[in-house]
Amino acid sequence: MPKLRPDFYTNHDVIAIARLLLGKVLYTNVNNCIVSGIIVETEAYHGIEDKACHAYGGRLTARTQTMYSQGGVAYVYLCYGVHYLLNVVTATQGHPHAVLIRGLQPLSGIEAMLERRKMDKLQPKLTAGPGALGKAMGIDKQLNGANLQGNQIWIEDSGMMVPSAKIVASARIGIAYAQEHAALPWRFYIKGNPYVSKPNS
DNA sequence: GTGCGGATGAACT
DNA sequence: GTTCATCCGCACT
Repeated sequence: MPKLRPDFYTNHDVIAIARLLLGKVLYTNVNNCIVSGIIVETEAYHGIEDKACHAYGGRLTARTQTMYSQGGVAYVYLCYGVHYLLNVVTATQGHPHAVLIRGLQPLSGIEAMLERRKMDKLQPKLTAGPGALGKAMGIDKQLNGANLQGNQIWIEDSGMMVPSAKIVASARIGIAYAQEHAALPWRFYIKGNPYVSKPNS
């Protein structure tokens, strides 16, 4: 299967990219161990004008600078001091848009994922939720800024077309502090898929 | 320098 | 439903 090409990521419509990433296949190669899964849930973060975005108002810090990169790299950050969350940086350099990957349906390397999560059998909670899938995929700070054309982390087009009737748009999770931006329907998921994070409704 | 809260998940009552 | 793990950026002293 072909990797998504650089121009997929440099599009300025981060909302459209968040939708298009559903059904694509995310790979990581960490410690010589390749694992993969189908992306089933995403959220769009819309740059400096989005109060929920880390780069809101043009904030530029050691943490957020990755988001200002040219689209097509990974933005990984530590949440609550405990979980590494994976984002895909989009748009062109200087435009800090990103898509958070929130849910993944495991495809290959399931044994390795189970080991990382210290689980003994496949259950949805293995990779449902951004912190859970980050851990299962072996994602940590090392992958922050990694190019998605490289051999550590990348996304392929499976050719699988998700019918729009199966795509649900809803409010993003865990961003109540973003006030009027909290209700924007910028979370997308595949209807009925068990690897969508919790409420799954 | 200090204090606080966050794009969460697991283990409790 | 509640608590806690435990790091980093940021608004204050």
